[in-house]
Amino acid sequence: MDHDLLADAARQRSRPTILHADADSFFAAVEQRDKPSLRGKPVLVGGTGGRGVVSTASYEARVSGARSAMPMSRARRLAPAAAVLSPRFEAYSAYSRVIMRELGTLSELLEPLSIDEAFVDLDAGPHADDPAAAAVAVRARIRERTGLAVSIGAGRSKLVAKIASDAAKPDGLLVVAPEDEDEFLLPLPVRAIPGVGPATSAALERIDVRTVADLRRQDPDVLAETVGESAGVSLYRLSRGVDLRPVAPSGERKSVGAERTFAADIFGDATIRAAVDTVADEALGRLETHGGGARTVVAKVRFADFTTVTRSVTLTHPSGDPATLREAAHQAAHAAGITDSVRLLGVSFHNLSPHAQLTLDWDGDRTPGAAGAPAAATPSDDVPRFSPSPRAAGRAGPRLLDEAGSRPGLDVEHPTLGRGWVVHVRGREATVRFETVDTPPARSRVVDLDTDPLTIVPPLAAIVLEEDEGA
DNA sequence: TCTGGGGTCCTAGCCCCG
DNA sequence: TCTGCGGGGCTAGGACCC
Repeated sequence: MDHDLLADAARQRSRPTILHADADSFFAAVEQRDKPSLRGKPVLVGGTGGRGVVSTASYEARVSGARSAMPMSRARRLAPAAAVLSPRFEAYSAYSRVIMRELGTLSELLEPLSIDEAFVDLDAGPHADDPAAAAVAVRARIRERTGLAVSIGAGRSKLVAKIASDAAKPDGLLVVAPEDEDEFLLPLPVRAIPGVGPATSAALERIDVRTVADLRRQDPDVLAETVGESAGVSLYRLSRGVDLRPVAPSGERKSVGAERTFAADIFGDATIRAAVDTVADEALGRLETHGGGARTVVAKVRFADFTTVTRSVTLTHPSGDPATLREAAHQAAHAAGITDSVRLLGVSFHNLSPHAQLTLDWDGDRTPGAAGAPAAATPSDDVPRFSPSPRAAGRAGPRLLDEAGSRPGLDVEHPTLGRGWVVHVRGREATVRFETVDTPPARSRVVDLDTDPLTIVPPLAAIVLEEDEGA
């Protein structure tokens, strides 16, 4: 291993030409951008039901101790003044596309990691001589086009670039030169290494490893014993800054699925069967968007005591037939042996295949532009190029706001008051702020839905940003 | 204080096959 | 025919990420 390590260390690049770009508190920042009255205010984005958790807290909310992955109920107590919003993925996707496109101008080697972060390999573009200048310029362009802050880290490896972008937050840039790597890495807690989570850091703590410097002093065999062969080898190398992982455009998706945590635990055969159908249909919708079939169907069941069981069914050949896959989901759920109250049900499809035995035949509710989509009633250039959730859009024309269909933060439109967003709906009374990205902050206003119906509309960003793109 | 939802990757056990 | 062994597929669970 030492030989390989030395050989690989010698092959490391000599300049910090890998960038890692990461938007700062992305979901919350988009909400503050699109909703002027929330700028400078604490914002929590996430599940707004009783069992929701925080996806993103704005920096103003973090001051109170609110954090990602925290139960929303707790975050609300910590930050009682915070605006609590449901995620608007269509808007985030639109912003994300602009960010990715700007990053893509630096180099053709772009590897998106998630909706708001990506690696860029400057060695494959014209900016390898001056990574800092390229990063400064692209941050400015993204800020100009989206109003969002993107922090960037640069290093000669993915490891260093990623950790540097964390260190650069908020709204910063940090370039770590190869000769400064040890000084940068060694004092960090092991938890700073991507892939080291609570379980791994607890295991390392048991052998007195707390920092990257501690890690570097460890024997590789001891590391492998402690955290497993693969992670051990990886940590041994990363602690020395040896990381040759290339920046590579992401490959094919390996699984798709859906899961739902119920507001109250459910029980009883009929109720659970119906719930499996609902979740399976959601997952089937995503599989259809992905375009293809699957051979393995996994059911996931979380019981009231939070224990989780998964069971799978593997078909003899991949199938795209909804009835077959739904039936397999029922078999898998049955195999999980449900005798108790159920908190969560999930259905996911694995061993995906683009060549499903049967093609799906849906009723026109497709992503615009999908191959084989039937001719739409609307001219295609009227269709905004965001991805609607399978059942949310298109089916019956404009949808009117009502209490059941409302979520805090939802975009709505009134014939004379214009565009706004829902604060909340009680019965037939909606509280709305009529403001958009380029209006002044608006006071909230109560609207009687019986006399003044409101239409649910796609996020403005999903339309405006796409037009800017020349799409 | 009571724990989401979308994923990826790794490991370990079991079984089958050559 | 029995035994050992390694590889590969399958399955379940766990850790991790945003």
